[in-house]
Amino acid sequence: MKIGELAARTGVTTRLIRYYEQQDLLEADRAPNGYRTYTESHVERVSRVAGLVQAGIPTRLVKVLLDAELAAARDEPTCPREVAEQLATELVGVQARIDCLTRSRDSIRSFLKATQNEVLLREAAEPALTS
Amino acid sequence: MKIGELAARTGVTTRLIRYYEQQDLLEADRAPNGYRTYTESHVERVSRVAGLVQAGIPTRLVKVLLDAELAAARDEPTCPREVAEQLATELVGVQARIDCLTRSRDSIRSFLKATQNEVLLREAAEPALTS
DNA sequence: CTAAAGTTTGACACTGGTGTCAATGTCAAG
DNA sequence: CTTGACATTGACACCAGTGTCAAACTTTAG
Repeated sequence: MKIGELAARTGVTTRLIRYYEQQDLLEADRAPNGYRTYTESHVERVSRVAGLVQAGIPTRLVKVLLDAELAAARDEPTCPREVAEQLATELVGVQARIDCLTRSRDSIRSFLKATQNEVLLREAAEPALTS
Repeated sequence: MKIGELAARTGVTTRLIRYYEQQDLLEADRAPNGYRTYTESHVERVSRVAGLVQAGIPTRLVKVLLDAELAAARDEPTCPREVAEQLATELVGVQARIDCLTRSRDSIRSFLKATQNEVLLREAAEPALTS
């Protein structure tokens, strides 16, 4: 698929898709015309990247993070010892963000509940696994 | 306490504390000399603000969010119907961020585990409540 | 009293994430 | 062939969050 379709399916603007590629967060094949071409797997990838960036993770880290993820999936025992430490560090940062957001989420919920606006809570179901 | 101490205790620079105040996220009394003075409760508040901002919530929303929280605490039945909807909307955004971060956190953990770097997981304990 | 440390406001500047526009190229439909 | 939709690259620009520096004042320590 071409960039326009990818954008439509992920809700991420073409501008950002190109930007992410420029930041090395994405790779795209090129058709003979020069057009970028994407596969199904890119849809997931793009959503993921956008989500993380929006959640305050700088692109530089998003890369490290998703790369590690891929490596793990193909269970390469690639553990350059030093990357591991960087990830561990990042882990506590991520956890901090999660905690902070979780508190706020709960606050919002309580508030809505306390003000008889429970109705609005319908649209917010979903996972959010345990620690 | 004065701004310097507050900064030290929260790990947030004085620059940002002033910035947050300017954005109406913080209020500070002034000593006769003009120095800002803070109470214990500000420590919590500042950490909270910084955390949310770092988690990608724009200051404008942080305000709405924390204000609602305060209102709830003093259980004022202030539910301007329209604010409630904004909060509900924001709620799904927050939940999305949480989900995205949670996935990444788990990925990092698995990765570290899969590469014998479990040792580094020590420092990451903590809550993260259920949905 | 003086020097050092902390505070105030205000300005300048940078970075990262995005929007938007321009000029050009490609492709599919009429 | 022409038109219109979509791509490409590159530039300009904006906003939010921060750092940093300057000039002036206050407070604390010696």
